Amino acid sequence: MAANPPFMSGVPELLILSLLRAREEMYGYEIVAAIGAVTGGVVSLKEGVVYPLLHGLEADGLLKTQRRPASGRTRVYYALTSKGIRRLFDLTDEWRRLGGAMERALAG
Amino acid sequence: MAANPPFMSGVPELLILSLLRAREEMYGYEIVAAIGAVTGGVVSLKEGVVYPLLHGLEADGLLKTQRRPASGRTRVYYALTSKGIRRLFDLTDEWRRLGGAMERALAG
DNA sequence: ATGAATTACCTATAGAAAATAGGTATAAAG
DNA sequence: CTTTATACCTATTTTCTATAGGTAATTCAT
Repeated sequence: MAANPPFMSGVPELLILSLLRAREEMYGYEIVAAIGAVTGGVVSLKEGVVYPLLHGLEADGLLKTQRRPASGRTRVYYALTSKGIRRLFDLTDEWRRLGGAMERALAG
Repeated sequence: MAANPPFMSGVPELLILSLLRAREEMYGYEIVAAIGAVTGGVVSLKEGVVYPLLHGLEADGLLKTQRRPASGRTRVYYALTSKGIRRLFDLTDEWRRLGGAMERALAG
């Protein structure tokens, strides 16, 4: 199990918001798996990272939830709020700004 | 004073190692200023971040130091060790791997 | 000449976030 | 029927960056 890169701060949040923009609605356990998938295994998060983050994002009004029974158990579905969408755009922007700056720094 | 992006973990270390590969030898105060410069102001670190990091990198054998008097006061010059160079390559690699994975995730 | 700003170093504490290591319960698969 | 997978959760630890100081010498402006 390859460890995550030492550049993880903010990455879980950005990935979650990005996934929810693409997929409209997801539940926590699904998000955990999807993060491994969309990053091609480069990022691998455990439930202990994802669940508290989801709770925090909901508390901040970036995500809204809906508990629905599915195949016997109850799932908690998350979706972006408009505030969450704005946050996604802002974070994406900052990520790219930093990426550009780092690329120039590493090249120079 | 624009705040740093919320994606800073590992970034100060990578920037310091990268600067020292380009410049051969630098002292702490110089590094603080150079980080602002090479990132075009995107990243701005205070001495309180840089100095403890330099001490840690030296303790880990990634940097070697040389105290030399310059214009009256004593400066502490830092340079990469071979271990530091390897670390720089590894971190650069991991940064780009993550960058690529994030770009694909944000696009998909 | 003197006071303020800059250079140059340092550390201790706080704060934020991911990583770890658990725990509960149901459903499916062997 | 026992194990594995699904699906949720939280408390604690670890690892950083961020903040907010402090010391001392030099340079710059008045």
